[in-house]
Amino acid sequence: MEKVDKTPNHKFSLVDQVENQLISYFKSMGLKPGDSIPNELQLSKDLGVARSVVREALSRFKMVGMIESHTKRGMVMTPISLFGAMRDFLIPGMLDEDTILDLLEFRVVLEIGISGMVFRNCNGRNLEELKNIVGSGGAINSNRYASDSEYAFHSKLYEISGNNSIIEFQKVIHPVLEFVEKKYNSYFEPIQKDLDSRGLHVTHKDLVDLLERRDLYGYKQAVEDHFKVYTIYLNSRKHIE
Amino acid sequence: MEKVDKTPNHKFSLVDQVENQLISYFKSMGLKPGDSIPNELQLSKDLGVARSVVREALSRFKMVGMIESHTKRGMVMTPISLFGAMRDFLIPGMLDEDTILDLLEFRVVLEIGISGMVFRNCNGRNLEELKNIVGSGGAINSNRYASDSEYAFHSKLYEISGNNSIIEFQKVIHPVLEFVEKKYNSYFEPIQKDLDSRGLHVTHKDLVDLLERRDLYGYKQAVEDHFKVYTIYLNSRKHIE
DNA sequence: ATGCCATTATTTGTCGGACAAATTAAATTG
DNA sequence: CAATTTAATTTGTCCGACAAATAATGGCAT
Repeated sequence: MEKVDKTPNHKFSLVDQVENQLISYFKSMGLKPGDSIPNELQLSKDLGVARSVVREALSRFKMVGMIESHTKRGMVMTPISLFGAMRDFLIPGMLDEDTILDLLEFRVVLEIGISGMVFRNCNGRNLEELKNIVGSGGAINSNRYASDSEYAFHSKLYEISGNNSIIEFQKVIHPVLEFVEKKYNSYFEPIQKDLDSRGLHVTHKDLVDLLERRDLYGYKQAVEDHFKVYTIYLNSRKHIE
Repeated sequence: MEKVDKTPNHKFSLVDQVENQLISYFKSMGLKPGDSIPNELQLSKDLGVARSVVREALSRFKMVGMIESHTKRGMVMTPISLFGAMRDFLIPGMLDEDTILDLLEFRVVLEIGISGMVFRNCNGRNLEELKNIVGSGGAINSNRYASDSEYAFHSKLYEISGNNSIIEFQKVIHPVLEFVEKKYNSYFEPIQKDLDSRGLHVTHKDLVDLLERRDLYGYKQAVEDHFKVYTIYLNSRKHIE
């Protein structure tokens, strides 16, 4: 481990440099979960900085759950889950408009992408659970559901996909989606009304029916159509720019 | 801002508590990029902890680019990009096997999901660029490309999708995909051979041709088939468990 | 009064040392 | 040799100090 560059560096603080050095160290050593790393005093000596600087860098890795520390036992690498740490500090209001809409699109794309998996994995029990959610969920109008029911339904789809990273990802961006739903409601509303009037809306019940009928292509198409409100808005927005 | 609980708390360190308090504070104040937050001394007084504790918590937010600090000017909130910070500290070896394969599947799902967008957004210039990549890329065999060409091709697809969050996400998981490609190569190889022998492989060139012919459903299906190696392996793995 | 310059004050960044608490390692004792 | 006591190690927290950067202030000449 090399000593950090202590010449007045206007771009990176010592903590930043130590963070980078540690990442390099982790990589070069090929560390795996359970492996331990040198103690703080050792690191501060090796890197030539104060212990407080090392601690601030280590603190960063602790936030994302990359290392755990215990008194006297030292510090060990812990398995990270990509999105696990993100959930806590993601504040929708801190994202700029473009990013928020990109994430809305991301979500739509993802749900279209998993439709094949969902169809494959969907069994009788899953179908019953989906029906329950659709049944109990108070539909506000044709395609707008109470937020709880909406969330429950799509969560179940992610769950059926069986991919934990995708499930975690959904949990991360959920607050962002609620945020965008509120913020852009006035844009979505008229589009939805238009779709409704033309009988082009696809309800949760429609989706469940198609799953039950084992109509793969119908289901795939219906999933796309279910998100038409968003895709129409997103596309209109792109063509303006 | 409430003082932290200093009774010997075996679960959370003071730094962890301060981190949470700060997140609550950010949320409750509805802070937006550009807004400034109280200085370290003030925070440490308000929270009833040492400045070093506050600094370790703040350091965490600095890592993910949530706040920036300058001498005398204090600290200001900065716009975060969901995945921007992740890129640095994601080490494939630190992920467990299930997560790695989930991410491989995530990628496949995502690319299937964007196929509609890619098709819509693909214009003459994009097509030319794709052709160039396909032309120059040294195909190792029918469906295995030199890593560079492979990356370039799919990067271009993400780029055509025009969604920056998706592009960033791809950059984040790219090292994971390279990792999984190596690690599971012995599993992918025979599946690929089998697909080859049955003439079921879909090359990059095939995809470009379909884009050029404006065959939407053909393209969508081809994208799915292009990833068959992975989906076959992933499915076989699920049925075993 | 205004514009420029020197001085002061504030705030982050870094350093060093101190001690408590937890827990492992070692030593002592029956 | 087992059990218990003692010591040593390492993280977590606190405190105080100073440097560097930069904003705020005040004075001075025009």
